[in-house]
Amino acid sequence: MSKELKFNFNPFKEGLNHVLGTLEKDIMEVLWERQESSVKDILDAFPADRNISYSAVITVTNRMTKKGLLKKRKMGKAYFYKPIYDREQFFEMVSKKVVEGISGFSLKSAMVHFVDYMSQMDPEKMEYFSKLIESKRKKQAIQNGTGNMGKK
Amino acid sequence: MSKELKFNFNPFKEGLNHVLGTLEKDIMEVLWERQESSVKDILDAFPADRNISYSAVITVTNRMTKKGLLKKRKMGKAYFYKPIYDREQFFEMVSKKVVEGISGFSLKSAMVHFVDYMSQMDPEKMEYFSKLIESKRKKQAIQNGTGNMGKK
DNA sequence: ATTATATTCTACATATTGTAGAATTTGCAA
DNA sequence: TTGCAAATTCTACAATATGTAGAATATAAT
Repeated sequence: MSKELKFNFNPFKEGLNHVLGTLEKDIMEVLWERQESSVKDILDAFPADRNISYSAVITVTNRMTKKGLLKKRKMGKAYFYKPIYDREQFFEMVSKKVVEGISGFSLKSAMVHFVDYMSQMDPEKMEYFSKLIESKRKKQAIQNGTGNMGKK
Repeated sequence: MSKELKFNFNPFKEGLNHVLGTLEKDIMEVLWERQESSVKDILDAFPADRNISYSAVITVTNRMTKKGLLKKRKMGKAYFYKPIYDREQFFEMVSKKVVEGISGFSLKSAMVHFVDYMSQMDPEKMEYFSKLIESKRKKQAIQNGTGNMGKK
């Protein structure tokens, strides 16, 4: 099967729904919470009023496995699913892919809108951002200065 | 109908295909090139070997209109379609939405990966970016300093 | 009014996501 | 070893997105 990482980013949704469907998200949340779980575990973790069939969950976990979001492993009679990325890593990974994508799409616009966004939503964060850039530039300066011999 | 702006961003595609399907993209390119065009115009603009029906084009232009990407207007016997965003504006708009989306998703990761991307792909661009941030910070300082009296 | 041409309607194909019933497989207990 | 509960697989339908097109209908211009 695929195993290829695959997802879309919907700018008009919120939180994890930028990337995951409703059921996908619910399943992911359970797996992050309880670690490696069977379909039964997942179902048990859902609120009582969440009416969803065993088959529905299994179908979606398998699809998520194909999309490179989960891995599965047989233990005893059932398969146990586990996220390939923990919660932190998942946000990291999505950010990385989307940022790379949008930067390749139009770097300059991305820069402008990043700065705009921060200045409007989180003016203090610009401090952090500046530092991030300065330290990165410093690193590059050093790399150029010492010549980085041996590599290449 | 809708008119609501709507699109997904696929990080694993390239260029306009991050956002548009193949036919959507081809149509968009024609419309940016030739301005307001009828379906016939669009068909004529396609390369001779591009075998596509009148209906196929009309269906897609209408769908794009519903998605808030085109507007249409009747002139004489036919409808003429026109992009709501010209090429520049389109890249701007997509960047804005995606940057806002990914920033809301995880600002810190977005910043880190953005800086990473720039330093790896386009080290000189960091210069420009630094300046962008500095000028924005200056603006904010002024706004805070002068107090911006009069507005709320 | 006729007719060329444009639109609308409908529909099928593939892909994604939500959902679930039926059939089949299988692990483990007795 | 067999039998059953439990899990999986298979299949399928719904909705949405995108590519594609035929048939029926509408309409502008002469």
